[in-house]
Amino acid sequence: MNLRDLRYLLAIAEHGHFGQAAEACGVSQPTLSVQVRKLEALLGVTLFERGGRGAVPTDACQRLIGHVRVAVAEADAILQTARSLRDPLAGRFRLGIIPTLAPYLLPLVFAPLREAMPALEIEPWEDQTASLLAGLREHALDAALLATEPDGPDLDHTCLFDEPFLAALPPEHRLACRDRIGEEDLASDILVLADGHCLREQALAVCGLSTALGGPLRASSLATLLNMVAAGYGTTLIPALASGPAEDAGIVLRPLVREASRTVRIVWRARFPRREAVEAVGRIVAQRLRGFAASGATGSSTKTGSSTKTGSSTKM
Amino acid sequence: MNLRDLRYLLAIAEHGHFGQAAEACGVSQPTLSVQVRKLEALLGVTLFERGGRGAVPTDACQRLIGHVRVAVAEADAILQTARSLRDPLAGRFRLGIIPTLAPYLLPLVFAPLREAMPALEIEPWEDQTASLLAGLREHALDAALLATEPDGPDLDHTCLFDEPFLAALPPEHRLACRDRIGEEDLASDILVLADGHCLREQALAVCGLSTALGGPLRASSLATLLNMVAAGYGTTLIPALASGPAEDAGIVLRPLVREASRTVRIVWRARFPRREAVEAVGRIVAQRLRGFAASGATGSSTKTGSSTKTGSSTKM
DNA sequence: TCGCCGCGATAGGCCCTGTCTATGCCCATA
DNA sequence: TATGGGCATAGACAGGGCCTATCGCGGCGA
Repeated sequence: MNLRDLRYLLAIAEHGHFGQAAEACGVSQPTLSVQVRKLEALLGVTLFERGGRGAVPTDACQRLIGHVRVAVAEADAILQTARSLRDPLAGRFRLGIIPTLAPYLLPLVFAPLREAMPALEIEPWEDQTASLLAGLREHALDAALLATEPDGPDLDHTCLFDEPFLAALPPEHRLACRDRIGEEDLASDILVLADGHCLREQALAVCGLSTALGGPLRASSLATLLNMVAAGYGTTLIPALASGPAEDAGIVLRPLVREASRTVRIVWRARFPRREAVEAVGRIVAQRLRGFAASGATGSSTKTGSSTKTGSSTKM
Repeated sequence: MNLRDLRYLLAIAEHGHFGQAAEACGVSQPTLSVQVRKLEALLGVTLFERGGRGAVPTDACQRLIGHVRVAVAEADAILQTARSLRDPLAGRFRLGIIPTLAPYLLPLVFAPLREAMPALEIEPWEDQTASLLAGLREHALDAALLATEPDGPDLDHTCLFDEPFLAALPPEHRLACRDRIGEEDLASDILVLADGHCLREQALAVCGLSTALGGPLRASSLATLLNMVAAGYGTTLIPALASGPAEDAGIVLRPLVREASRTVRIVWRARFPRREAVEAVGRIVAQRLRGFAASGATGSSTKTGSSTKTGSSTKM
């Protein structure tokens, strides 16, 4: 059975006339005769009573025609819906973001994204790197903003911008008087995040500490960490986008001597079909952050720049 | 767009695997690859993200698949419904019957019809000959039981049985003492039905009277006519099937000298597709009435016997 | 690290079938 | 009886669906 034949059926039922229905369908009259006859043979039911004055639907046809109408209408709905789905910069876009980035980046880029792509419904999803990668691989996410280079050939990525690390000190800290802080000087009393946060590993590495170390504190969020520093429990490294809230908390921020940084990337499945959406999101984020970091953001060098000059893009 | 392609789409979405879906659909895997690709081109939307471990429906596919399911389900419903409509001895059967026949014939044949064809939903419709013929021609009726021969080549008919006329007399009538009544003897005080009833013309013709005559009374129903006769207002001719109610009303019934009768036929549109249903209904009615009339019923002589030996089948 | 395996895509050929034009048949009408 | 409208039929052609065979690619185990 064919949708085309069902459309023929509807046209004939509507016009009560093979010839007029054929014209309405844009085919010749014999075409309708043949096709309807085949449909009747398939169904085992006579659909029209042909007479001298056109064709009249039979009782059986009347009973079937409701289903026919619905089937054809749904087929049209498929075409219609597909048309609206055709724009890759429209529809749902599930974007994963790591917790040390989301609260500080999202307020900066959400409005520009909305303005540039009003039809793209971005659904942010905040979780740690490993969960986001798993979410990508099981199609729960369309893309993710990470600060590490993803593994495996099934994922592609583009570097968006470099985000410098800053030393975060209590105002009364002995290092607070310096203009720049040496990375190793923080090692003695550094506080870090809980396992799973990429920032934990990166901060420790920058200070030359082993991953296993880092003191007894395992802060579950950057906000907690900042509050601990503000309360004088120690120092930490924060990504530059978090500097606003840090200063609000009364923390002293200082640039690092070797200007360590992390590279923020957008990551997606290599086979994800809406590549345009990914690239547009990445482009707009990079644009908004351009000039933010000293090293600047490149923004569109897919599969390049796996390690920047600062070497902070440690794999997790 | 093709229903087959939509079934392919559903199979792939269900199995998450082109090969398994192909097997389920009974086609080869390349067939699905090609057809889905064409469907994607038609819709302008990527439906599946092909990966190393099968195929995953895209977001767009998820949005479309509801419509696809409905369309395919409706197509199946068409096939399913058609299967149940395939039996010509099932479904609605609108049967017109003239008023001088319906009240007396229906009680006799309804049970046998039901027993023989339990799936045939016979909807009786009582009206005068002209209305029934019009109803047939505008497809409001499927068949009709008439006592006249229909005109025009668009209608076919079969003679079912001959129904003798009987003289109906008040008990105190001067002719009541005779065993048989001469048709012309009724002419003096005969009462007849209103215009439009074929029995009116037939009764007048049998008595040798012009159609224009027949006295001032125009009874609107045979029951009224019988009550008028019973009350002594005159005589009339009744069809034999009405003899029971007539006798119940205290009327004297007598056979006619020339055994005038009318022929009951089943009439249908020559192009009506459910010929079997018509023939079965006619056969069962004839069977039930077999031996009822002295002359007997033939029951299946289509387009023959347009005039019986009694010559009572006057055209209207 | 190499080769195998699973999965989807591609190529080429066959056959079905949908469509056309031309024509026939039937019926209604003038 | 002739004519015209309406659907069915016939024959031919083209497009498309399906097949088998093969390729390309990525994953995985030896």
